[in-house]
Amino acid sequence: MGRKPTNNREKLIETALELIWLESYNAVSVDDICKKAGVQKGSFYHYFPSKAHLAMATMDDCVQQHIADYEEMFSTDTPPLERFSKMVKFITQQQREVSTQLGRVCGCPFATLGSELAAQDKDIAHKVTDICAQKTVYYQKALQDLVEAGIIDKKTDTQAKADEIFAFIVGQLIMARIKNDLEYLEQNLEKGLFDLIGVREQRYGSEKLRA
Amino acid sequence: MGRKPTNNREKLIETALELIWLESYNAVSVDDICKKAGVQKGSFYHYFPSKAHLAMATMDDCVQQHIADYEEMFSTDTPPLERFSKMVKFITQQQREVSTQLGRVCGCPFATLGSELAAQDKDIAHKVTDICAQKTVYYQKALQDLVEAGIIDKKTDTQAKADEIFAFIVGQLIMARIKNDLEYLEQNLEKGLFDLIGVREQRYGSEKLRA
DNA sequence: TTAGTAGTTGACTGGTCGGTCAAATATTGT
DNA sequence: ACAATATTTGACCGACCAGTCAACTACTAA
Repeated sequence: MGRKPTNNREKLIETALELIWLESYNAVSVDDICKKAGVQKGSFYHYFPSKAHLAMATMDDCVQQHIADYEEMFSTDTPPLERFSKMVKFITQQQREVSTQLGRVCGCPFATLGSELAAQDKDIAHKVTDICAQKTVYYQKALQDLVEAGIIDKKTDTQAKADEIFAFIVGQLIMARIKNDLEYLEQNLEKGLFDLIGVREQRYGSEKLRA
Repeated sequence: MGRKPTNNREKLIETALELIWLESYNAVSVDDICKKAGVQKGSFYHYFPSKAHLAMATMDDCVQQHIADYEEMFSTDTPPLERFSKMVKFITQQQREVSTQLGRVCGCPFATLGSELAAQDKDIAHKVTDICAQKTVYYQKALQDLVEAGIIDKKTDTQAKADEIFAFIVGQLIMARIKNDLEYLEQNLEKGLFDLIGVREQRYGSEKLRA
């Protein structure tokens, strides 16, 4: 029963991601999204009870795409340090792609949205918090593996360290967005990350990755 | 000549800082600001040609207040490591104050505004970039002093390292804002900062500060 | 065939947005 | 007293906002 299935819901989510990531939540109107997606406003509200719900659905969609990538990058088959190197490559590559596609460096969509709506929409803020926490789990596991491998200090508080790493990445992405500067990321992200982990003196980076 | 001087301009700037820092630029209307400041809309546009100009003036005002603090914290009279400790204390203290005053953790006003308006208003984005660069100068000088004192590696790229430190702090503040969590800051900021500097093994922190 | 349902359409609402304006008012120098 | 200037007032503007709605369309199951 019902009507021929269309992909209007997906088109709205896709368009919302582009527009909101590029500009900001409050700067983009429902009309903007509908117009660019080629969907009527009535259809919008058939699929989403509110603009905020679209934003939530957009985040869900975005997370789902990321999970597979992170599962692979942080697979236990990969040596723990290399996991972080892979992630750095992934992030810079993704930022490069989005930058050419949307015309500017956009940074982390979750942090940007979360920061903007922290006080305005508690549901969204909470969802962003969850998504961030989810990612630190990967870091923490890798850090534990580093401890077990004797590469970093046994006394390392891996939970706190994982939070620090996450905050550092978020900060780099926010600054790259503000400056609209990719080089900034490419120059500082990996180095700072490994300083934070505490393997400053060791060899790391792409040469090692090939081994 | 003219009329009795009032502090309406200052009231508008003060109110704008509060509202925009708490919520966001696009979530706060000129009417909101006028209403809370007790100033008529016509007066608003007597002092500021646009909402964006108010935001710029607000940033200028905020920066001016900070400069004195940073000059003191990063005075060459203070040992370089202690400068960073002082700054950590300053940031957490400031966040605590604003948090009780405005009812939630607000993070860094420049990064929040810059991230939101990066694509929307180039003037504001540029100003934020300048302000950020300004702060890294303090870090860089302190890092150079650390190099000269033999506390950190002579080969340290102090410019890059200063950028990393700044990004880390911004990231911590963004996350504290999103999570609305002060403890997060108090637990991770100092530790991560000194990891980044590369003095993980040394004594630092408040005990040392008293000496 | 028909009843029910999923999806579409686009005009419409009330409220809010950033910004304008002409007139009123208070202050100063002369 | 008076002209010049700085500031205030609040009504007003067209555009846009998120969200609504009743009519319409295309599909399926019975």
